[in-house]
Amino acid sequence: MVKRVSLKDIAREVGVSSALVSYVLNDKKTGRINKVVAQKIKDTAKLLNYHTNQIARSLKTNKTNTIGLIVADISNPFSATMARIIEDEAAKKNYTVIFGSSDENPFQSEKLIETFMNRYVDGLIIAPRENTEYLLHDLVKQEIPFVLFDRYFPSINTSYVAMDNFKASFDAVKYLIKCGYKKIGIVNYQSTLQHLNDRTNGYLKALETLHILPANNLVKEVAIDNIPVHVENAINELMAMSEPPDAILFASGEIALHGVKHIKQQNIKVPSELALISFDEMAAWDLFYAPLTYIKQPLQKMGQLATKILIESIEDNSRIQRYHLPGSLVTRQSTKLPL
Amino acid sequence: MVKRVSLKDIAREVGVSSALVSYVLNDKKTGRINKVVAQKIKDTAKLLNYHTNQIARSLKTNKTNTIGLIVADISNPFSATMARIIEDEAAKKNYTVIFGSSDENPFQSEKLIETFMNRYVDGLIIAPRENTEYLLHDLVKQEIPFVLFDRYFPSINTSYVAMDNFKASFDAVKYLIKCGYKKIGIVNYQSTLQHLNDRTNGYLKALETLHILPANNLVKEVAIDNIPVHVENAINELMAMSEPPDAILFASGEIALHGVKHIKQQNIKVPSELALISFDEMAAWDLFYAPLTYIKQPLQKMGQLATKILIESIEDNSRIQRYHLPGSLVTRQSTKLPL
DNA sequence: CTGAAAGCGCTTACAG
DNA sequence: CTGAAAGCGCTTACAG
Repeated sequence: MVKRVSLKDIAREVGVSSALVSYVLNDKKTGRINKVVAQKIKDTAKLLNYHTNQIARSLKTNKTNTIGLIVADISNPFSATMARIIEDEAAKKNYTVIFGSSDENPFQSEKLIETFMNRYVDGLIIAPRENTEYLLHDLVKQEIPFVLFDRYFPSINTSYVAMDNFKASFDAVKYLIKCGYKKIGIVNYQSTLQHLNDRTNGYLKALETLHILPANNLVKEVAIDNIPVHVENAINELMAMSEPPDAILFASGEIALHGVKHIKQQNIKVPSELALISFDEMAAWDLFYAPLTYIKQPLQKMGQLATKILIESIEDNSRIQRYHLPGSLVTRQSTKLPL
Repeated sequence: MVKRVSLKDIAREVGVSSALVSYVLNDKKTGRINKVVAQKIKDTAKLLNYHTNQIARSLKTNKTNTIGLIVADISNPFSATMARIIEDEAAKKNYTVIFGSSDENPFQSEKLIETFMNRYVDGLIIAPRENTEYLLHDLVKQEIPFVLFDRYFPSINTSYVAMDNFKASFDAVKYLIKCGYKKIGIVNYQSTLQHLNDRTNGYLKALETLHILPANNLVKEVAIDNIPVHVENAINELMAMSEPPDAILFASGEIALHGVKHIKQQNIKVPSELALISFDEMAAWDLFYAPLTYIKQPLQKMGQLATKILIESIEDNSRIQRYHLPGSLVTRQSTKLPL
C-alpha cells in the first residue's frame, strides 16, 4: 500500500505545527486562527489529498463512529432491509456499520459482541436471539449504548423499537372474522421470544373479544430446527381435523413461504377453502395465484428510529426509549372481502 | 462507558513490563519466556477480562483486519446472500466486514471507498456499478487490495470472481431449443456492464450455433429508472408482435419478478403459451403456479473464493486471479420437457 | 494567534 | 529471559 499523507506532512509543507493543522481541519478555534494560514492549510490538505486517519483519531478520542449491527441472518430479507435502512440513517450522521449474523449457534451472539467491543464500536443495534438476556445485562452493566429492534426483552432496562405485534395480530384476526371466517388457526414458532408470543396472544385476544371460542388445537408451534417439514406437518394436522380451519394466520414470512408452497401442492383452494394472512412483506406473495394479505411492518420507521435512538444515547447519553409501532394490514386476494 | 483493562494494567498486576505481556498474549517469542511468568500473565489477563484494543493495535501495525464490502444494495437478496457468505468466510480468518450500498447515485461508490479507506480497511470486495472504472484504477494505483465479484471490467488489472454468464445464457437457450421453442426472447437491462452483455451474447450465440435466426426485436433492454413499468412495456411489445415469442429469458431475478407478475395478470399461460427462464434463485419462483426454471449462480463458491483471494492478496500480495464459475440450470415447470 | 508536549494502547527492534 | 524506549497519527489542555 502506498504511504498516506499525515498531518505532519501538511505541517511541514506549510511551516506550522501539526497541532495547528489539526485545529484548522477540524474547524476548532475558528476565528482565533490567522485566516491566511488557515486557508493555506486547507489548500495544502486538498492538494496533497489528505484524509484523516480514523484509527489514530479513534485511539485518541475513544470514538470510532462505528455501529455494530447484529441480526439473526443478514441473508434473510427482513434483516437485509433493516440493514439497508440503518446503513442510510447512520451514514447521514457520519457513522459506518459493521454487521454480524447471530444465527442459532448459542455462542455466536457472544462472539459477535466481543468482536465488536474489541473494535470499540460506539454502540450496538441488536435483534437478539432467544436466551441471550445475560449478554444484554452485561452490556447494560458495562454502560455500552445499545438498542434492540424487532425482538425485545421486557426485563432488560434498555431502549427498543418493535412493531406492536399484539395489535397487528389482533387486527388481522378481527379482519378475518369480519370476512366471515369462524375457525381460524395460527402457525407460529415454538419460542419464548416476547414478540412472537405477542402474535399468538393478539390472536387469542381477538377470538376472545369477539366471542369465538379458541380451539386450542388450532394453535400450532413449529420448532426452528427444520422449518419446511414442521410447517408441512402443522398444516397437515390442521387440515386433517374433523373441523379444519377456514383461515390461517402465519406468524412470519418464512413460515408462510413454506406453508403456501405446501397448500399449493395439496391443491387447497385459497381463499375459498382456506384464507391466508401472513406477517411480513415478501416479493413472493405477488406471484401466488391469490396474492397474500399480509401484515406490513413499518421497517423504515423502525430502522430509522433505532438508529436515531442509538446515536442519541451515544452522543448525549439520553434516556431509555421504547416503541411499539403500528403495523398495517394490506388486504388482497388470499382473503375474501369483508361481509 | 466503563474503563477497559489495558496491557499496562496486567503488567502492573503481575509485576512485569507491558512489552512482555504483549509478547505472551500474542504468542510471540514462545519458548524464550519463563513458563511460570507466562502462565501468570495469561491467568491475570483472563481474570481481569482483558481484550486487545484493536484500534491501538491497528494504529501500530497498520492492519485493521477489516474488509469493506460494496454492493449495489444490501437489501436485495443477491447482495444479502453474498454478504452472509463473505461474513462467514471472513470471520473464519479473523476479519470483520463493514458494508455499504452504492446504489445508482454516481457519487455514492466514491464516497463509500473514501469512507472505507479512512477507516483503513485492509481490502475491498466490490460489485462495481456502471462507469466506475476510474475509481478502480485509482485503487490499483494506490496498491489497495480489492476483488470484484458478480460484475467485472476486463480492462482493469484486478482479480474478480463472476459466474460464466455467457455460458449460462447459452445453455439456457440451448435447453429451450431442445424443448422445442423456436422464437425465444430476452429481457435484459440497458447497460454497458460486461456481465449483463455476456448474458445477451450467450443468448445470441446459442441461436446462431443452432441455426435459429435471432429476430432483433426479440431482444429487449429496460432502463433501470423504473423497472416495473419498463418490464411491462417490454413484455407487451413482445406479445403484440405478429409472431410473438414462445419463450422468454429474463436476465435477472428482479426483471423476472416484475415480468412474471405481469404475465400472470395478462393471463398468459406458462409454459403452454410462453415458457420462462430466469437468472437467479428466488423464493418467489416456488409460489408461481408454474415454478420457474432458473439459472442458479454458485453464490457460495463465488463469495468464498472472492474472500479467499482478497485475504491472500492482503497477506501475501499474491497474483491476480480471475474466475468465471459455471452456473447451473434448474429445470422446472415454467418450461416444457425436452422433446 | 500559535506551538511544544503529553498521551491514547499497542508492537517491536534493540540492548543487555 | 526481560525491559526501556520509540513510535504509529492523531487531539487537546496548557502556556505564552
